[in-house]
Amino acid sequence: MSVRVRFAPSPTGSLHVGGLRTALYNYLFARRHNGVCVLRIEDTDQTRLVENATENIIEALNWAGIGFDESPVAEGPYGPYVQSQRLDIYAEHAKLLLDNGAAYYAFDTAEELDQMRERQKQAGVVPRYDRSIMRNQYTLGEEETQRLLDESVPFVVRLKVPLTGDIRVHDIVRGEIVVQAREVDDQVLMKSDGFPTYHLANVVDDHMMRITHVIRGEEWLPSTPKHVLLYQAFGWEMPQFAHLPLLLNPDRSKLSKRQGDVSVEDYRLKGYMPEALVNFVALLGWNPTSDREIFSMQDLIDTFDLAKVNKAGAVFDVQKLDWVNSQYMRSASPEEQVETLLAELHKRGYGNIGNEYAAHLIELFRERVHRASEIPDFAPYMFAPPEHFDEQYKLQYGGEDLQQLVSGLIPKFMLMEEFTATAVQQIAKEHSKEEGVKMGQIINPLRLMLTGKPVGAGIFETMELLGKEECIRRIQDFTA
RNA sequence: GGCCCCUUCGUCUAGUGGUUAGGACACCGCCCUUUCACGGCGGCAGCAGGGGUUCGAGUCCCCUAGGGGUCACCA
Repeated sequence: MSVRVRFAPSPTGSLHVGGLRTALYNYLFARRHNGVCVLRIEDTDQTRLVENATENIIEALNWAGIGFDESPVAEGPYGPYVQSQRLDIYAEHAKLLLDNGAAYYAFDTAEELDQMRERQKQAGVVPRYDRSIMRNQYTLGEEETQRLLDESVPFVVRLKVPLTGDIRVHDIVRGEIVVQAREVDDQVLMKSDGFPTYHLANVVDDHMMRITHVIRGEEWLPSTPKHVLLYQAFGWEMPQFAHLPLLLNPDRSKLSKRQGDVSVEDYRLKGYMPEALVNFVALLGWNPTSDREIFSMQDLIDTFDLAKVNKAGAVFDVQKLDWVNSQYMRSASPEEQVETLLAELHKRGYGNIGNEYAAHLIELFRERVHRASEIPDFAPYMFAPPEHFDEQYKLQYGGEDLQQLVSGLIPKFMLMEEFTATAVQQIAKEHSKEEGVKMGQIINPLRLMLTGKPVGAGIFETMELLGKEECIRRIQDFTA
């Protein structure tokens, strides 16, 4: 049987980097085994829908280079791929369970459930739906149940979990997991608004969409026994499960907002390259070898192995991400980064920067920054004359010798026709020889006057990019 | 708190009974050098603890500790 996997986000916000990792592993696994990767939108909670969330998630996935064979925007044989469009299917299946005794009607109100839980808490027992005393078809009787249904009294459908026995689940990542049935709650399957809960919809869809491997986050592990029970109640073959370790904050709690950026969109906006984010995130929880850090999507596909996924959570270390991004930045062509730089400049209100100039900037600074978007901070003087001059640097190189240097150099610069890095360097070298001063005594003062900062790219390359007029103007302004 | 999962350098990890416990990021030092970077070389640093099993345990078992997840008509 050919492999079919799915990534099933709910459209409640932007795509989380943890979600990206889950989507990626599904994608890699599918591609590795020449299988099919499905994108399914789980929008069964009408109260949490966020406008455009589905579009944003798909866009983020596209940006990352993760493609789907079947999705809401690429219909396949098992659609629709949006759960809110499959309501009749779930109702039908709930009926099936009701008929074979695996599920039952319950009429309790939210208040009644709260009271039940409160009583259980007081009594020191674990809160769980008590079907022997609450208002459901067992306590009410067939006749009363029918009457309530006829009167359209709101109801839910609950899973009838066995009171005894063990539930076993085999997980590809974790091995055998055993839970006692009495620890499992009578999960609501159909809500009173007629929508299914995740548990029902997920099992029904995975079965109907012929999913062979359920690859999802570890947070789903505790509810997997309910899913197992559902497969059994339907008499369906179970898919294989693989629960992925969580992505963690530096303090090892589940990766969350408030402790940094968590959405793919955040990283895109910060200027990270999609290849770098994917590469970095792929290696959080899985590693093909460990003697290499840089992997293209194809490399990842060729080496991906679910069985080698780690069990423990992985801290999302932004410093490592920065390094990975810097690696990609160096091997990519400057043109690829132009848009990122321009977007950042636009954000800061620097206008009139051309594509060609931007590409040159990237070429000049890419070994000194982690992202193209850092260039404005690293070298603000490339966009406007320096306003601040480093105090220490100024003390060291802005002294008396400077006037003499400038008066000797400026005329030479002015006579230049080709203001290229090599030409400027040539002039500087000649001057160094003639005047008997070290190159450092020329380069550093120039850097001070032109950039105001003691750090930067090669000064001659910087000057070429700045242009002859601008360089002369800055030198004159500084000494004025 | 109940249940479930997890535990190799600060971080990401390699390791599937016999290794001087390897690599990468970060950090530190040296070299290169036109500053800063890049690059090269080197350094710091780890098997949570305790019991077993075994000739031999990072690797297998048990316990403890610690961490995390989850306990909704949310996914």
